Amino acid sequence: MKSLKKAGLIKTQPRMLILDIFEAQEKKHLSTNDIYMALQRNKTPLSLGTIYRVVNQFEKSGLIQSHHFSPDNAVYELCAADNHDHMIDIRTGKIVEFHDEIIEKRQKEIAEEYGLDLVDHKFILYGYFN
Amino acid sequence: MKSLKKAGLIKTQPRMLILDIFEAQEKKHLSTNDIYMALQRNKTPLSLGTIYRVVNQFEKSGLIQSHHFSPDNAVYELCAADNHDHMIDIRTGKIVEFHDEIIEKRQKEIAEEYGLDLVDHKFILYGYFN
DNA sequence: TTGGTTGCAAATCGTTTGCATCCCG
DNA sequence: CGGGATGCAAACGATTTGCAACCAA
Repeated sequence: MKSLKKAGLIKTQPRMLILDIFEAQEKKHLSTNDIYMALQRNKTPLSLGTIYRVVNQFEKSGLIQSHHFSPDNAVYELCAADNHDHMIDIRTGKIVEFHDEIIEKRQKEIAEEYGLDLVDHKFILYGYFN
Repeated sequence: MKSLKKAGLIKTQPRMLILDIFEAQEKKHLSTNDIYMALQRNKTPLSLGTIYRVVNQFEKSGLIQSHHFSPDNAVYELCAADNHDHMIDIRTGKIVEFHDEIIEKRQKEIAEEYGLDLVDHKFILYGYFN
């Protein structure tokens, strides 16, 4: 369970509600609209404005991480200890996470070769799951 | 030199102008606004609406390829024979292309392992160039 | 009390689109 | 001539933001 206090954020009701959504959801990658609708279902609605603000604060605090798998909208997931990459089914939108040491290692070597001080990376595979 | 006819597109003045911009530019990755301004400089202005339409047609025809390196806006580049990946300087926006066989090979293996029929991929390294 | 937080609605900004006009074949 | 292409301005949709009311410490 993540801590708002540890993240340097006042413990408010909206922030707790949103954090709960992330921890309760079977789906790990949520759009602001997913969060909005989940809160509606829970009878604890919040405004979209607040959801956007909270999600941005969470990201700055390192609680969650954003992804732009589609140019249309961002999705967010709780930060995990392992840094994993993603593969996405173009038809269904299904997201599968994976971690690969060969890729991790190789990207560091490439960055080194090119004199790039590596800060972040994005590795996404798109296709169709059998 | 790319061919509009071969791409199944009528050879119109706006489309030729835009294709010329891509082929003349030292910078390979252009936003719609980059194109817009380059056309202004060339005294052959086009409306942004047309630029967006042409760029989308070019992409569907396989003449150019779009990238969303930043969530803010797309950039486009002529399709090259080699499929390369990108590293980006977070500070300057400088883009460097690279091709790596180990990555290419490994991503196919990973897709196979997970039963993903690989269609496309995105591999971007973000950091600071020395 | 008081400064940070929220709701609401308006503003932003990249991108798309409807429509009348124009141009390529 | 006829259908696709273009310019213009309006529409769109995700995200941000100004402001007044509200809540946590």
